[in-house]
Amino acid sequence: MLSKKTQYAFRALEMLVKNYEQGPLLISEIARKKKIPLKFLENILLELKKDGVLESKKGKGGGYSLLLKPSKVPVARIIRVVDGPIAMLPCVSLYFYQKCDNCNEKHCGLHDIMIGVRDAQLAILEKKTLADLIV
Amino acid sequence: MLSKKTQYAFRALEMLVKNYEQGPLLISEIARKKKIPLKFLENILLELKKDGVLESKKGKGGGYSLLLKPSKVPVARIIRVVDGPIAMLPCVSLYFYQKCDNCNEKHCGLHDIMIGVRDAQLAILEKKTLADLIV
DNA sequence: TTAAAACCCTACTTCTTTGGTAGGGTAATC
DNA sequence: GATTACCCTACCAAAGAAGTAGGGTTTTAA
Repeated sequence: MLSKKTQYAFRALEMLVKNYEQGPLLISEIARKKKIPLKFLENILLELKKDGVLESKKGKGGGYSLLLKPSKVPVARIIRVVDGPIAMLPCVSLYFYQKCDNCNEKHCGLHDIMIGVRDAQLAILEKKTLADLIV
Repeated sequence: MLSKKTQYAFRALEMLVKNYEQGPLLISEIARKKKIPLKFLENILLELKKDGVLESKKGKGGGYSLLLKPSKVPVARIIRVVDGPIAMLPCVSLYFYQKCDNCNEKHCGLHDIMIGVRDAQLAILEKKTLADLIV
């Protein structure tokens, strides 16, 4: 399951997508409208900024805005930044790979199954973008 | 990510599948061979028994064995019993559904995306069975 | 029939992650 | 130069994951 933090991230991004190229939004405004704890949201937006998805402007008239075109940011990217691995096992993760103990990947049925699941997930999550958050 | 507990479950099931219709296996034997903490494994096998996947025999010569034909038990079932929901959001889970706060499912892009992911996952996890654990 | 084998059950502990709070620091702009 | 608004560090509580302890109960085979 995606963490609550990640769900907050998507809710915030939804607002930012709608406001794309129309100036920055205040953290406080997003927090209020989307009912996200202010300081928690601050932290989330900061992470997304460090990853290059968002940009921010300080001072009066500042705030956060989307740096990239919504249709250029896959949903998978957001999940990886905020939540971490997408795969169901460490040994099949592309970005967070870890060898499993006591499991020879060459002869592990579970491994093979989870590779398939991962690819099926990514087929969607890499294709769908922030633009798809708006219906 | 699947919990360690679930990974233990699959490793144990692997042994039980290989021994299908050849008598019961001791918890202690499985624990030793698969390097799973004994008491922890005990708990896992008990859950699988309560779900009807395994059966057990007490007393001397007893142990655990697979109750159902391996090819009749989808991997998804094991995950749900031991780990819980498969879906990435509570509001798209088939077996553990929960409404999300502040999200109108009719007009939620994320919801739609995650429905797609869930279906893609299940297409595999409901088709693959315990028999596929053996390669 | 009885003792040992082997599962059954409850409770507890420890560690990590998640979700959230507090409070001040720093940069930009009016 | 004061105000606005983001930036950063540290901390805290609750929940879940992982594992431990220890005794209870049923079965079966000698």
